[in-house]
Amino acid sequence: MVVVRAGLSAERLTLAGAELADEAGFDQVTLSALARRFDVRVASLYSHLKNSHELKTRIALFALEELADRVADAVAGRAGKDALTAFANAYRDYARAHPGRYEAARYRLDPQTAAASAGVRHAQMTRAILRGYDLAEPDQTHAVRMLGSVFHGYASLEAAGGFSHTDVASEESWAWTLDSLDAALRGRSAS
Amino acid sequence: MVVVRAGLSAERLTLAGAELADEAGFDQVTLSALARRFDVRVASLYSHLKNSHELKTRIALFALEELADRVADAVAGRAGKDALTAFANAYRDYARAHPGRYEAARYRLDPQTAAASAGVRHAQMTRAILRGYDLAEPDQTHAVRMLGSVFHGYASLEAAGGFSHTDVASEESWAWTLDSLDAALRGRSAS
DNA sequence: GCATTTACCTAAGCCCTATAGGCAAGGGCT
DNA sequence: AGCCCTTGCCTATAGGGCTTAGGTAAATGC
Repeated sequence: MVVVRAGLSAERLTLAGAELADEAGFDQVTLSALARRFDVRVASLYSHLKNSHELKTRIALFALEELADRVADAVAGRAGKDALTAFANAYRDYARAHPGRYEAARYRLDPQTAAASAGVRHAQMTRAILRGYDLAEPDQTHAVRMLGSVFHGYASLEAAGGFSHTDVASEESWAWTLDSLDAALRGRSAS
Repeated sequence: MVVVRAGLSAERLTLAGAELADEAGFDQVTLSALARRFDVRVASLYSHLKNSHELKTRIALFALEELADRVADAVAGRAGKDALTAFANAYRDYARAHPGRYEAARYRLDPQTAAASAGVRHAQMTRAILRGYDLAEPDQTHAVRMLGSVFHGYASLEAAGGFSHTDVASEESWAWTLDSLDAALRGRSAS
């Protein structure tokens, strides 16, 4: 009887979980589904993961990291509205290309895990694109929160199909929204 | 043996489900939990609900209705920035007072159900507060989407605890955000 | 007062999570 | 090479949630 080991690891399971999330939704990411995908018994996964919560947490951290990388790449060498647009588009594009991972990135992490995650890079990068608008504290924090709300809210509502009922293209609303944000931030500028 | 009927109905189950959602989170709303709450066997609930999906849908519709009522009440007799603020505050206040119901309101509905839900009132009311800003189409649609994104995004991130790491009060960021939106919309005004 | 409806029940099956304990393949050591 | 022992994957088991089938007794209608 030739028994080949499946070669599992927390990393491979995390990646497969991320793919499964994009295909079927983050709520469909279960240890059972993953075990089926690797043609392995469910109990075997517990050698690599403490429980299903750890799997979800790992996928969330992976997604946050991946998204932060893309945003960093997009923003590099840009400033002002150019940076704002690049950031926003990278964010929205990721949410559309990887809906399951994006959903995973919103998975509730405990404070310690969150503090050690790429979530802090997101906040830093948001602050970075605001440099072009010359905002003093606490305005800068307010702006970070407003931008985060718009980006997340838009991606979230768009993913939920909320913008498909009207025949106005979501693309145009997005550009219009970014223009408005830019104008609003310029209006807040200290200078 | 005195057997008293529990007096269940889809409505009572929906309300109890909404309360349970606020107490423990929408994902904790299960038929099992509800059956325990009414001291009844799980199978008994199937006389009143087709399945667990129907329960969640009913809670979602209930929350949408309730939220629409509050918003309608808040914006009545107001216009311009006054209306915008009243709308936004009613929205955010509901999300904070009833986190589980708010989460339920984002439950994915099939197109027909969504079309018959209070979700359309939300869109109408959003358009109504924009009357004070004199926007022509398609700007009006763009603005509806932007406002929806900000309101939902802010409530969502705030509920997830995203604004509790900095010592700047969320209250102030909210006011700042509304001011910025008002300014942006005034800047878009056709006149 | 009887028939029908219906509110709630037991029983059973399926899926997902989780733990305990077993076996054999592979890597490290002599 | 041969041995040990780590460990990757297994079976078995248990508990909880969802759902359906089919039964019984309370409530309702005539």
